[in-house]
Amino acid sequence: MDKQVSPPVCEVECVHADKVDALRPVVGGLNGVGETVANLADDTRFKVLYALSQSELCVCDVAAVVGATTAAASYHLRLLYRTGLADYRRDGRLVYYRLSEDRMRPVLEAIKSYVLAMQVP
Amino acid sequence: MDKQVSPPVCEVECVHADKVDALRPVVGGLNGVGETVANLADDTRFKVLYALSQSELCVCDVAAVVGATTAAASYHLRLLYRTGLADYRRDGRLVYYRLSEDRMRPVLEAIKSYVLAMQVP
DNA sequence: CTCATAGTCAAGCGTGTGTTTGAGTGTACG
DNA sequence: CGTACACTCAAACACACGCTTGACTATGAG
Repeated sequence: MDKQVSPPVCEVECVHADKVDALRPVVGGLNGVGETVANLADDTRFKVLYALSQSELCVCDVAAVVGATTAAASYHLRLLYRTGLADYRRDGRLVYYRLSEDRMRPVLEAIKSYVLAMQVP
Repeated sequence: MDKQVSPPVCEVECVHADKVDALRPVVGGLNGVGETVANLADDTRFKVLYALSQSELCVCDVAAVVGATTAAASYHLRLLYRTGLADYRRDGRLVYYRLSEDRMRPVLEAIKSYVLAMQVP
Protein backbone atom coordinates (compact mmCIF):
# COMPACT_ATOMS: atom_id res chain seq x y z
CA MET A 1 0.00 0.00 0.00
CA ASP A 2 2.79 2.41 0.89
CA LYS A 3 5.04 2.32 -2.08
CA GLN A 4 8.06 4.35 -1.05
CA VAL A 5 10.19 3.67 1.96
CA SER A 6 12.25 6.83 1.73
CA PRO A 7 10.88 9.12 -0.93
CA PRO A 8 13.00 11.91 -2.27
CA VAL A 9 12.20 14.71 0.10
CA CYS A 10 12.26 18.39 -0.66
CA GLU A 11 14.66 19.32 2.10
CA VAL A 12 14.00 23.01 1.81
CA GLU A 13 10.96 24.31 3.63
CA CYS A 14 9.75 26.13 0.62
CA VAL A 15 7.66 29.14 1.34
CA HIS A 16 6.09 29.15 4.79
CA ALA A 17 8.67 27.62 7.10
CA ASP A 18 6.63 28.39 10.21
CA LYS A 19 3.55 26.49 9.10
CA VAL A 20 5.61 23.67 7.74
CA ASP A 21 7.62 23.30 10.93
CA ALA A 22 4.44 23.32 13.00
CA LEU A 23 2.72 20.67 10.89
CA ARG A 24 5.60 18.33 10.26
CA PRO A 25 5.71 16.68 13.69
CA VAL A 26 1.94 16.31 13.79
CA VAL A 27 1.76 14.81 10.34
CA GLY A 28 4.80 12.68 11.02
CA GLY A 29 2.88 10.91 13.77
CA LEU A 30 0.40 9.64 11.21
CA ASN A 31 2.63 7.01 9.67
CA GLY A 32 0.64 3.91 8.86
CA VAL A 33 -2.67 5.74 8.66
CA GLY A 34 -3.06 4.74 5.03
CA GLU A 35 -2.88 1.07 5.87
CA THR A 36 -5.45 1.50 8.60
CA VAL A 37 -7.86 3.40 6.40
CA ALA A 38 -7.35 0.97 3.53
CA ASN A 39 -9.04 -1.67 5.66
CA LEU A 40 -12.23 0.37 5.27
CA ALA A 41 -11.70 1.63 1.75
CA ASP A 42 -14.05 -0.71 -0.02
CA ASP A 43 -17.82 -0.71 -0.14
CA THR A 44 -18.22 -4.35 0.75
CA ARG A 45 -15.60 -4.39 3.48
CA PHE A 46 -16.82 -1.22 5.16
CA LYS A 47 -20.36 -2.56 5.16
CA VAL A 48 -19.13 -5.83 6.62
CA LEU A 49 -17.28 -4.14 9.43
CA TYR A 50 -20.12 -1.75 10.12
CA ALA A 51 -22.54 -4.66 10.32
CA LEU A 52 -20.20 -6.39 12.76
CA SER A 53 -20.11 -3.23 14.85
CA GLN A 54 -23.87 -3.53 15.26
CA SER A 55 -24.15 -7.24 15.88
CA GLU A 56 -22.27 -10.50 16.01
CA LEU A 57 -22.99 -12.30 12.75
CA CYS A 58 -22.21 -15.54 10.99
CA VAL A 59 -20.66 -15.49 7.53
CA CYS A 60 -23.89 -16.29 5.79
CA ASP A 61 -25.68 -13.44 7.54
CA VAL A 62 -22.91 -11.04 6.63
CA ALA A 63 -23.18 -12.08 3.02
CA ALA A 64 -26.92 -11.51 3.08
CA VAL A 65 -26.61 -8.12 4.76
CA VAL A 66 -24.04 -6.69 2.38
CA GLY A 67 -25.29 -8.49 -0.73
CA ALA A 68 -22.32 -10.64 -1.62
CA THR A 69 -21.44 -14.28 -2.03
CA THR A 70 -20.32 -16.17 1.04
CA ALA A 71 -16.91 -16.53 -0.56
CA ALA A 72 -16.59 -12.77 -0.91
CA ALA A 73 -17.89 -12.22 2.61
CA SER A 74 -15.47 -14.79 3.96
CA TYR A 75 -12.62 -13.11 2.12
CA HIS A 76 -13.34 -9.77 3.74
CA LEU A 77 -13.97 -11.27 7.15
CA ARG A 78 -10.67 -13.12 7.08
CA LEU A 79 -8.91 -9.95 6.03
CA LEU A 80 -10.51 -8.00 8.88
CA TYR A 81 -9.50 -10.78 11.24
CA ARG A 82 -5.90 -10.78 10.07
CA THR A 83 -5.69 -7.02 10.53
CA GLY A 84 -7.03 -7.29 14.05
CA LEU A 85 -10.33 -5.55 13.47
CA ALA A 86 -12.53 -8.61 13.81
CA ASP A 87 -12.56 -11.76 15.88
CA TYR A 88 -14.52 -14.96 15.47
CA ARG A 89 -15.75 -18.03 17.28
CA ARG A 90 -16.99 -21.32 15.99
CA ASP A 91 -20.35 -22.67 17.08
CA GLY A 92 -21.21 -25.91 15.38
CA ARG A 93 -21.20 -25.41 11.67
CA LEU A 94 -21.43 -21.67 11.99
CA VAL A 95 -18.62 -19.18 12.46
CA TYR A 96 -19.56 -15.99 14.21
CA TYR A 97 -17.57 -12.83 13.62
CA ARG A 98 -17.64 -9.69 15.71
CA LEU A 99 -15.86 -6.35 15.91
CA SER A 100 -12.80 -6.85 18.08
CA GLU A 101 -11.54 -3.28 18.31
CA ASP A 102 -14.00 -0.99 20.07
CA ARG A 103 -11.86 2.01 19.29
CA MET A 104 -12.88 1.57 15.68
CA ARG A 105 -16.51 2.42 16.45
CA PRO A 106 -16.10 6.20 16.46
CA VAL A 107 -14.31 5.98 13.14
CA LEU A 108 -17.09 3.91 11.60
CA GLU A 109 -19.72 6.29 12.93
CA ALA A 110 -17.89 9.37 11.73
CA ILE A 111 -17.57 7.96 8.24
CA LYS A 112 -21.17 6.81 8.21
CA SER A 113 -22.36 10.26 9.30
CA TYR A 114 -20.26 11.86 6.60
CA VAL A 115 -21.58 9.62 3.86
CA LEU A 116 -25.20 10.07 4.95
CA ALA A 117 -24.73 13.83 5.20
CA MET A 118 -23.32 13.97 1.70
CA GLN A 119 -26.28 12.09 0.25
CA VAL A 120 -28.83 14.78 1.09
CA PRO A 121 -27.63 18.06 -0.44
CA MET B 1 -12.95 0.64 -6.79
CA ASP B 2 -16.31 -1.09 -6.63
CA LYS B 3 -15.93 -3.99 -8.96
CA GLN B 4 -19.35 -5.58 -9.12
CA VAL B 5 -22.51 -3.78 -10.08
CA SER B 6 -24.86 -6.60 -9.21
CA PRO B 7 -23.09 -9.46 -7.48
CA PRO B 8 -24.80 -12.78 -7.13
CA VAL B 9 -26.69 -12.37 -3.92
CA CYS B 10 -27.61 -15.06 -1.47
CA GLU B 11 -31.32 -14.42 -1.61
CA VAL B 12 -32.03 -16.53 1.43
CA GLU B 13 -31.57 -14.83 4.77
CA CYS B 14 -29.52 -17.61 6.06
CA VAL B 15 -29.61 -18.05 9.76
CA HIS B 16 -30.72 -15.00 11.69
CA ALA B 17 -33.36 -13.35 9.58
CA ASP B 18 -34.23 -10.82 12.27
CA LYS B 19 -30.74 -9.39 12.52
CA VAL B 20 -30.26 -9.46 8.78
CA ASP B 21 -33.53 -7.66 8.13
CA ALA B 22 -32.67 -5.02 10.71
CA LEU B 23 -29.21 -4.39 9.32
CA ARG B 24 -29.93 -4.50 5.62
CA PRO B 25 -31.56 -1.07 5.25
CA VAL B 26 -28.92 0.57 7.41
CA VAL B 27 -26.07 -0.99 5.51
CA GLY B 28 -27.81 -0.35 2.22
CA GLY B 29 -27.60 3.37 2.89
CA LEU B 30 -23.83 3.16 2.85
CA ASN B 31 -23.42 2.78 -0.89
CA GLY B 32 -20.43 4.72 -2.10
CA VAL B 33 -18.70 4.70 1.27
CA GLY B 34 -15.78 2.79 -0.19
CA GLU B 35 -15.10 5.47 -2.75
CA THR B 36 -15.23 8.14 -0.08
CA VAL B 37 -12.88 6.31 2.24
CA ALA B 38 -10.54 5.44 -0.61
CA ASN B 39 -9.77 9.15 -0.90
CA LEU B 40 -8.08 8.84 2.50
CA ALA B 41 -6.66 5.36 2.14
CA ASP B 42 -3.08 6.30 1.46
CA ASP B 43 -0.43 7.57 3.82
CA THR B 44 0.58 10.49 1.68
CA ARG B 45 -2.91 11.57 0.72
CA PHE B 46 -4.29 11.36 4.23
CA LYS B 47 -1.39 13.43 5.50
CA VAL B 48 -1.95 15.95 2.74
CA LEU B 49 -5.62 16.33 3.56
CA TYR B 50 -4.97 16.47 7.27
CA ALA B 51 -2.38 19.19 6.74
CA LEU B 52 -4.90 21.13 4.67
CA SER B 53 -7.43 20.77 7.45
CA GLN B 54 -5.00 22.59 9.72
CA SER B 55 -3.83 25.32 7.39
CA GLU B 56 -4.02 26.64 3.87
CA LEU B 57 -0.82 25.59 2.14
CA CYS B 58 0.92 25.92 -1.18
CA VAL B 59 2.01 22.82 -3.06
CA CYS B 60 5.62 23.18 -2.06
CA ASP B 61 4.71 23.43 1.61
CA VAL B 62 2.51 20.37 1.36
CA ALA B 63 5.36 18.45 -0.20
CA ALA B 64 7.67 19.51 2.61
CA VAL B 65 5.17 18.63 5.31
CA VAL B 66 4.41 15.14 4.08
CA GLY B 67 7.86 14.38 2.74
CA ALA B 68 7.15 13.93 -0.94
CA THR B 69 8.14 15.44 -4.23
CA THR B 70 6.13 18.37 -5.51
CA ALA B 71 4.92 16.19 -8.36
CA ALA B 72 3.57 13.62 -5.93
CA ALA B 73 2.04 16.33 -3.76
CA SER B 74 0.46 17.93 -6.80
CA TYR B 75 -0.91 14.57 -7.87
CA HIS B 76 -2.67 14.07 -4.55
CA LEU B 77 -3.85 17.66 -4.34
CA ARG B 78 -5.38 17.48 -7.79
CA LEU B 79 -7.08 14.24 -6.88
CA LEU B 80 -8.48 15.76 -3.70
CA TYR B 81 -9.66 18.73 -5.72
CA ARG B 82 -11.37 16.56 -8.31
CA THR B 83 -13.18 14.63 -5.60
CA GLY B 84 -14.38 17.84 -3.98
CA LEU B 85 -12.40 17.57 -0.79
CA ALA B 86 -9.98 20.41 -1.52
CA ASP B 87 -10.15 23.77 -3.23
CA TYR B 88 -7.39 26.06 -4.42
CA ARG B 89 -6.56 29.63 -5.37
CA ARG B 90 -3.67 31.07 -7.32
CA ASP B 91 -1.55 33.87 -5.86
CA GLY B 92 1.28 34.82 -8.16
CA ARG B 93 3.46 31.83 -8.75
CA LEU B 94 2.00 29.95 -5.81
CA VAL B 95 -1.13 27.82 -5.69
CA TYR B 96 -2.77 27.55 -2.29
CA TYR B 97 -4.90 24.54 -1.42
CA ARG B 98 -7.32 24.28 1.45
CA LEU B 99 -9.87 21.81 2.78
CA SER B 100 -13.16 22.58 1.06
CA GLU B 101 -15.46 20.21 2.92
CA ASP B 102 -15.71 21.03 6.61
CA ARG B 103 -17.80 17.94 7.23
CA MET B 104 -14.65 15.94 6.58
CA ARG B 105 -12.95 17.33 9.70
CA PRO B 106 -14.60 14.96 12.21
CA VAL B 107 -13.65 12.03 10.01
CA LEU B 108 -10.03 13.13 9.86
CA GLU B 109 -9.92 13.66 13.60
CA ALA B 110 -11.54 10.31 14.36
CA ILE B 111 -9.04 8.49 12.19
CA LYS B 112 -6.14 10.44 13.63
CA SER B 113 -7.25 9.65 17.17
CA TYR B 114 -7.57 5.99 16.30
CA VAL B 115 -4.12 5.80 14.76
CA LEU B 116 -2.49 7.63 17.66
CA ALA B 117 -4.32 5.44 20.17
CA MET B 118 -3.12 2.32 18.41
CA GLN B 119 0.50 3.41 18.55
CA VAL B 120 0.72 3.36 22.34
CA PRO B 121 -0.28 -0.13 23.49
C1' DC C 1 13.44 39.05 -24.12
C1' DT C 2 15.68 35.51 -21.07
C1' DC C 3 15.90 32.98 -17.08
C1' DA C 4 14.27 30.91 -12.84
C1' DT C 5 10.64 29.17 -10.09
C1' DA C 6 5.97 26.84 -8.84
C1' DG C 7 3.09 23.83 -10.42
C1' DT C 8 0.69 20.61 -13.81
C1' DC C 9 0.20 16.98 -17.06
C1' DA C 10 0.77 12.44 -19.41
C1' DA C 11 3.03 8.15 -20.09
C1' DG C 12 4.90 4.15 -18.03
C1' DC C 13 6.27 1.15 -14.20
C1' DG C 14 5.58 -1.99 -10.58
C1' DT C 15 2.54 -3.58 -7.61
C1' DG C 16 -1.73 -4.42 -5.07
C1' DT C 17 -6.67 -5.69 -4.86
C1' DG C 18 -11.71 -7.66 -5.06
C1' DT C 19 -14.18 -11.09 -7.12
C1' DT C 20 -15.09 -15.58 -9.21
C1' DT C 21 -14.44 -20.31 -9.55
C1' DG C 22 -13.77 -24.75 -7.96
C1' DA C 23 -11.76 -27.68 -4.73
C1' DG C 24 -11.19 -28.73 0.06
C1' DT C 25 -12.11 -28.74 5.41
C1' DG C 26 -14.92 -29.30 9.40
C1' DT C 27 -19.21 -30.12 11.66
C1' DA C 28 -23.94 -32.08 12.26
C1' DC C 29 -27.37 -35.46 11.37
C1' DG C 30 -29.75 -39.61 9.84
C1' DC D 1 -20.93 -44.85 7.23
C1' DG D 2 -22.74 -40.97 3.71
C1' DT D 3 -24.92 -36.69 2.81
C1' DA D 4 -25.64 -31.83 3.56
C1' DC D 5 -24.22 -27.58 4.93
C1' DA D 6 -21.16 -23.49 6.43
C1' DC D 7 -17.09 -21.92 5.53
C1' DT D 8 -12.21 -21.47 3.79
C1' DC D 9 -8.55 -21.54 0.59
C1' DA D 10 -5.82 -20.86 -3.71
C1' DA D 11 -5.41 -19.69 -8.41
C1' DA D 12 -6.60 -16.54 -12.00
C1' DC D 13 -8.32 -12.48 -13.92
C1' DA D 14 -9.15 -7.79 -14.63
C1' DC D 15 -8.42 -3.57 -13.04
C1' DA D 16 -6.78 0.38 -10.35
C1' DC D 17 -3.38 2.87 -7.85
C1' DG D 18 0.93 5.85 -6.45
C1' DC D 19 5.07 7.39 -7.89
C1' DT D 20 8.69 8.78 -11.20
C1' DT D 21 10.24 10.98 -15.16
C1' DG D 22 10.42 14.47 -18.38
C1' DA D 23 8.05 17.84 -20.93
C1' DC D 24 5.01 21.66 -20.49
C1' DT D 25 2.44 26.10 -18.71
C1' DA D 26 2.30 30.23 -16.00
C1' DT D 27 3.97 33.79 -13.35
C1' DG D 28 7.60 37.01 -11.84
C1' DA D 29 12.43 39.06 -11.86
C1' DG D 30 16.42 40.98 -14.07
